[in-house]
Amino acid sequence: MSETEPRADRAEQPDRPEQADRATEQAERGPSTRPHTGRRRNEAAHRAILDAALHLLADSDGTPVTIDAIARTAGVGKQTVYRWWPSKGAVLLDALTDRADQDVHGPDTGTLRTDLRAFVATTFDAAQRSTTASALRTLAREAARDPHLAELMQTFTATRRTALRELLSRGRERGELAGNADLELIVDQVYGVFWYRFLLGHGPLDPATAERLADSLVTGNAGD
Amino acid sequence: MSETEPRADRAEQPDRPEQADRATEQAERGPSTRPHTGRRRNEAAHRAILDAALHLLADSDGTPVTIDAIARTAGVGKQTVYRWWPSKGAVLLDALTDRADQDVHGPDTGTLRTDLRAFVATTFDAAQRSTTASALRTLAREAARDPHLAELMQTFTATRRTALRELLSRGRERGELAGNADLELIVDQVYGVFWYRFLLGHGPLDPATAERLADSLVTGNAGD
DNA sequence: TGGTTGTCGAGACTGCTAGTCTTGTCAAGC
DNA sequence: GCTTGACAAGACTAGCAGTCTCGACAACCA
Repeated sequence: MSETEPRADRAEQPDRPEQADRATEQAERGPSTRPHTGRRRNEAAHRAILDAALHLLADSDGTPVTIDAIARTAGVGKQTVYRWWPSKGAVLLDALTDRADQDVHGPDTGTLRTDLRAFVATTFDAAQRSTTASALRTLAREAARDPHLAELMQTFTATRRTALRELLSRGRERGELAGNADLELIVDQVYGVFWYRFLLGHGPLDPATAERLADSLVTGNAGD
Repeated sequence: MSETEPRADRAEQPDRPEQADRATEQAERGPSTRPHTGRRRNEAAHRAILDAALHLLADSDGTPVTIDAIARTAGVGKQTVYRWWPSKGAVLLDALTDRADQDVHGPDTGTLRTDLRAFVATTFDAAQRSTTASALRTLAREAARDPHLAELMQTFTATRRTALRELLSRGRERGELAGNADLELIVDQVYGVFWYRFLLGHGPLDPATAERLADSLVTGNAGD
């Protein structure tokens, strides 16, 4: 965002309420609320905040991202940030989900082993794309201190966990998993390894690892 | 620690350098250093700090423990804390390791499956003892922000990882694991699931889970 | 046109915390 | 008695989240 050019207010654009529902709920007390008066919300500022947050998340190498930095980078007052998001964590998560395609659907090749291999490999790969990785790491660190953000992140990851659980469930129905297999535990083995290695960085999260993990979950590691 | 009774200095006790090596290294420049003069270190204050830290860690329900609180609880000046430990994280970790018996040796029953079951069950159980659990959780949260503490924790957990790896290695030598089994990945599945569930608390870490996890690592989850 | 409402950028302000620095005290040894 | 270094107390700095205030200004209404 340039500092020489004054901010272009695009109030003539139609409102895009999908981003504002959390913040404007106190303004929507009932259906008989009087129509909006006053200056319209500046969509450009809104985008600039999300962009700045994502940019800083991606750049910061683990160092926490401050609200001051976001506001300054976006060329925006801090109050404008807090008008639309309840906390720093909410801004960060919104910035990240804004980028991520939220509709996760597991692959369905007809075989559990290949489905699982693909799912795990995709998960590992998506998280490590350079734009995302640093952002996700910073977000996880922030979530450790901010219970509100932790809760938001759990609903965010729940989508992916569900997709994996359904993939496993299909396999179990086909008899590829034991009838009493603990699907929740398998899900946690995948995401446990993922987060553990992702945050500590002591082991690889490459396609070969994904394949070994998927195979081990199905057939184990026993010798002949 | 009572505030009516003046602190009992026990300077006549021999120094116990195992706790002080980090802080006094600058005083041990060479073998020809002149002998110690000045007031002796107060061992009672040292213990009081560790006890206060452990007490606060155990009590705090996720809320961060402050240095001020530790010093006040111990009846000690903040500077006394920083004289002996380089950072807050170091105090917290020291307080926890002081309690934990560091010599971890995996069981050796002669069978991988039973060894692994026992190791996992013990790990789950030890971490969830009420005194330890809250402390460990708080410590992990602090480590998310404090790289120095994160490093200390990694060396702390390395002992346990090694014990598990050796347990697996013995099993592999007996042919109970495939010759090409990725031991490091198995270790990470155990500790990944552990930390994931321990920190998020969305699933159980009970003996039944330990048994299922251990079995799944050996023989997998495939149906008949 | 002028009044009301609500957003805007800017930045001062509060409250909290980690870590440093200062001060006056006191014990150990020379 | 002098030096050295630990001690408790607490002032102080710096960084950050979140709140509050201000003057400007845009949208809508009468």
